[in-house]
Parts: sequence; structure tokens; C-alpha cells
Amino acid sequence: MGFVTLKDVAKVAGVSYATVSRALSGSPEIGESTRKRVVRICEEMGYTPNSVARSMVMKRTNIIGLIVTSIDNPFMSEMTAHLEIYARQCGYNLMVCNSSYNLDLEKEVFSLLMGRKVDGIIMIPVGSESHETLKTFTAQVPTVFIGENMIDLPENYVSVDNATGMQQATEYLYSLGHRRILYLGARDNSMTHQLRLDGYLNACKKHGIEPSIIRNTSARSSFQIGYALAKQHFEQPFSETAILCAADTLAIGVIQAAYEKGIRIPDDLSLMGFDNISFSALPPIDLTTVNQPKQELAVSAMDMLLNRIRKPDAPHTKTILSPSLVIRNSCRAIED
Amino acid sequence: MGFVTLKDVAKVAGVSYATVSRALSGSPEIGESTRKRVVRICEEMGYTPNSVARSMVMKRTNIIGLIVTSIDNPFMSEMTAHLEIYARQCGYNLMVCNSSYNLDLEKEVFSLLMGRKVDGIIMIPVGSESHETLKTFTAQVPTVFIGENMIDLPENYVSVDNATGMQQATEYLYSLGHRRILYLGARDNSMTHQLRLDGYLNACKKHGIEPSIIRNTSARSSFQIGYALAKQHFEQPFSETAILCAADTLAIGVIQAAYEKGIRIPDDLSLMGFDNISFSALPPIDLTTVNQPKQELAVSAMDMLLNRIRKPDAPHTKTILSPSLVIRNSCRAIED
DNA sequence: CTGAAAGCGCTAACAG
DNA sequence: CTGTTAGCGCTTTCAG
Repeated sequence: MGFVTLKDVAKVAGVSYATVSRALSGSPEIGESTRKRVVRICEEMGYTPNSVARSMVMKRTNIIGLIVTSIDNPFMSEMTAHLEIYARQCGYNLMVCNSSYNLDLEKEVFSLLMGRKVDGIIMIPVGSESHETLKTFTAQVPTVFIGENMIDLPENYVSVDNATGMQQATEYLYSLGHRRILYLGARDNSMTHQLRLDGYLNACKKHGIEPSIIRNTSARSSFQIGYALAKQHFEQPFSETAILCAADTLAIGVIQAAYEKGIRIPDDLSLMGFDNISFSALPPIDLTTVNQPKQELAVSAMDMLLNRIRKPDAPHTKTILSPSLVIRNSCRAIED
Repeated sequence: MGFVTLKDVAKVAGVSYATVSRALSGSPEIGESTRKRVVRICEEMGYTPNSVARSMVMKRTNIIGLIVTSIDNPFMSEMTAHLEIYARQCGYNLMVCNSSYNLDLEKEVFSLLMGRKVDGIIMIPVGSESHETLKTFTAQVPTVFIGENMIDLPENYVSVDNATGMQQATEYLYSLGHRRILYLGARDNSMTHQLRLDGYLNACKKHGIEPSIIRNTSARSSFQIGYALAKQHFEQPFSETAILCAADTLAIGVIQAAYEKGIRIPDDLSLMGFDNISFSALPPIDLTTVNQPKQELAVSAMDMLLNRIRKPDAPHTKTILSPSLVIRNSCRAIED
């Protein structure tokens, strides 16, 4: 690493290296003429400040740790894109880690990021147990959870109103005439999933329809899981006219299973998802779903984190954004 | 930041802080009994080594910068997932930046990462001009390009054999009886795209068929671009029996345009892509394509980078992996 | 306005 | 085997 340092510049400019530092940091206590000269010499010599050394003395790195369960999940990669761009605008870089849906790994990378002295952490947690396994950590470094509700927990989070979103989804199907709606993919290890299920159950109760649920006992919502659950369901005759999925990824798996069985969507079966990942908009998929405003989530989370970095002892905060129905062509009206 | 430092531990343990450092670094020159005692005290006090301070003296950060054009592109997010997991196994963390298909931004984030003293950089460049705009930088920090061919350029890269891959794709269509094959999405700003086009042209020449090309004058290959190009093409009568796309994302856009026009795939038109992104496997898409071995690309790139970090002055290297045909159901055999 | 010097937390000689 | 010490490159008092 033979790079140019402040000292080198100082030597050439014939000033002390404190002066060079001041010239670059835009300090007011320096003569305009020296500043200009020093800045020019810095450029000529190709000097770039060493962020590591700066972090050392400033006691902040301007790095945000981002922990996601899996970066190649479309919802998360979209969130990451928004986060990275906004974070950079705010003067921060992102250090990204996959927890791979594993609580131990999640803890490990969290601790790793702490050792790297990131100024804060934004994370999509593995599930509701994450709070428990991470609480000694989240008490030590500003942390914001994103996309996941941490209700009644001493954590900061930004998410959508999942219950209301799923209730609206259910009622949309109801309004189309559906009375037998299967809810597919409820996961036990996630408060968010619990809330979505609640939304569905509320709507059922309100309209006097019988709930019917297929649970997802795995820790993740993937195409494969959606496919497997639907495939099993389709093996026996079923009476539901619509399937409401806990996530778009699951719904896309359902499409696959339906396709193999010759079940046409929406002709034979209506289908809805949740999240509105970009692929759901593609015509061969064309999935009616509930949108999570990803950019707003990202911006809110970053702003919230910045606030906490400034005031680490402020009380915990949450931001709940509104989801919205996105009507495409995977549902049809039916007559009784 | 009131965290525990080596000094604090040393004080409690009643030893010098060099001893603590040695106990933790697994140095052989330390008594087993002191080591155990010190390690225990570290744990009790919740001590975590400060990577920033360590980087300062070690002159390496164990951070790899990853620059991609857009992390929410499925090909790139899959690559990123593999890279992050493997890098972590090698003791590195990833700092991820989007260049947003912009040469200036690409340069900016590259320089930013250099200021952060990353040990190396892996990047999917904006295009073939990237070498020119970045060459003063890539000379200063170990850099490996991934997915993009930098032929005859003094750079390190790992990619697939794009020409052969596309030639095989073309010949596959030929073997199905296609003689009028449209190549859609050739991009001028990318060597990789140039090679893919070459592969197509070679096959055409070899089999005496007339090439027909729709260029993509934008800087990226997205659903939207594929859709727009195909839509325009479909507006007039056309004679091609197959479309070969420069990327899967383009092909998915073509599916959309075809769908809107009532053109059935593969009944009315055969379609192929390149990359084999995960979505191409979904039955509603079910795209025949050419696979890029993403995990192998990621691992090779990381290994290559590690080598360069060790021997920065070694001659530039390249690794070319083999693409492979993935036959699904978007192409059909036709009779003359 | 500018220089000198301390120190961020750690590693790595160098002594003992 | 263990302690002492000198930096890594930078910011920031504190003097001048």
C-alpha cells in the first residue's frame, strides 16, 4: 500500500500536516491562500484521505451494516438497492451480509459487524426469535429492523401494516364473490406472518367465512416452498376458489404447481400474493398482490437509523407504512 | 461508543495489553495458563477486537468492495449472494455499491472504496468503456472484473465463453429447423455483448443463414428494454420463426410484448435467452437459455482476487468458464 | 492563522 | 514467556 498520506502532502507543501487536514476538512481557521495551495497540491499528488485512520479518531466509520436473510430474494435485493443508494447520499456505505435464514449465522454476522464498528445496523431478521438472540447486541449498536414487525419489543422498526394489508386482500377476494379462500404459507417464526394471518382471520370473521390454512413449517418463503405446499394440496380434490399467499414468492411457486396440474389461473382458481416484487408484474405471472412501498421503507429505515445514531438513548420508535392493493389478472369474479 | 478495549482487559487481568493481544491472536509465545485466564476475562468483559484499529496497523481491512450496476438485477443479486458467502468463508466482508449503469458514478464509488482501503475490488462494469475510465484506479488496487470480458486489456477477469455460448444457442435453434432467427438486444458498449453477437454471427455464417439483428442502444438489458424492442418489432409483419435474446431479462420482456400481441411462445415463435437467471426456470416463463455458472464465477473471481492481493504485481489473469445450454419449453421444432 | 503533540486501539518488533 | 514502546494516518486541542 504505497499511497500518499497527509504527511507527504505536508512535506511538499511546506506546512505541517495539521494544516493539510484543516485545508481539506473545510475548517474556517485557515488562510484562503494556503488552503487553495494545499488543495491543489493534494490533487496533484493524487491524495485520498484514509477513511480507516479517520474512523479511528472520529470514532465513527460511516458504514452501515445490512443483514438480510438472502440477498438474492427479489424483495430483499430491491430493498438493498434502495438502501444503498440512499445511504450513499447520506454519506454512508453499506456492508452487506446474508444470514441465510439461520439464527446462529445472524448472530455471528451481527457480531462481526459490531467488531467492524459500523455506525448502525439495518436488518431483515430471520424471524421473531431474532430479537431474543440479538438483544444484547442491539442494545449496544443502533439497529433498525425493516419489513418485520417487532411489536411490543424494545426495538426500532419500520414495516407496513401487514394485518390491514392482508385483510384488504381477503376482502378483495370476498368482493369478487369468493367464499372459500385458502390461506397458504403462514409461518410461525415471524410476527409479520402472524399479523398477515390475523388480517386474513379478521376478514373471515367479519364476513362469516370459514378460514382454511396451510402452514409453512420451514423458516423461509421461497418459490420451492410455495410449489411444494401447493403441489401437496392439489393432490386431493379441494373446494377453495381462491388461494391467498403470505408472500409473492410463494404465489409464484403455486403458479408452477397449478400449471403442472392443469389448473388455470385465474379461470379455475384465483391467486393473490403479498409484497409486490417486481416479477409479479410480468405478464406471464401478472399477480394480484399487496404492495410494500420498498423505497419508502428503505428511506424511513435509514432516516430512523440516522436519528438513533445521533441520539442513541432516545426511546425506541416504529414507523408503519400503508400497504396498497395492486390489482392485476390472477383473480376473477365468480358467481355463487 | 463506550466499548471494552484491550487496555481494559489488560488492567483487569493484571497483564500488559500486548499479552492480551497475543492471547487472542493465538500467538505461540505465551503460556497456556495465562492465555486461558485472559481469554476467559475477555469473554466475561464482552471484549470484541476493534477491526478498525487492527486494519490501521495491519494495513489491510479484510474488506472487498463489490461494484455492480444494479443489485436488484437478478443475475447480479445471485452473484452477490454467492460472493458474500464465499468471501465471508475466506475472512472477508463485502462493501456493496451500485454504479447504476453510470460511468461517472462507477468511478466515484470506486474511488470511495479505495479511500476506505478495501483490500480488493470485484466488479461488474458498466461496459467496455469502464476500463478506460478506471485504469488509473485498477492499477492501484487489486481488481477483478466478473461476467464481463476484458479481452486484450490489462485487467483481471472471469467470465464465461460468451461467443461459444451464443453460437451453441444459435445452433440449437438451427437444429430445431429455424432458419430465420432474430438476434435481439445487441449492445455496443459491452465486449461481452459483442462476443455474444459474434457467436450468433459465426453460427449464421457456418450454416448459411441470413443474420437479422435488433440493437439495444441503451446501456442496460432490462425487462423494459426487451419489451420495448419486441413491441416495436411486432408492430409490423415479421418472418422470423425464433428470437434469440442477448440476455434473459430481455427475453422476459419479449414474452410480455408477445403476450400482448397474442403471439404464443413457443407455438408461434421460439424464444431463447442467455444467463439463466432463476426466474427463467419458472413454468410461466420456462425459458430455454444458456447458463452462466454463477457460483463458480463468484468463487473463481474471489480466488483470483485473493491471489492478486497476495501478489499484486503478478501478470494479469483471466478465467473463462464454460456456459451450457439449458433446454426448457420456449422453443419448438419447426418443419420447413 | 499555523505548528506541535497527544491519542484513537491495536500489532509487532525489541528487550528483559 | 511477558512487558515496553513505537508507530499506522488522521483529527483536535493547545500553544504560539
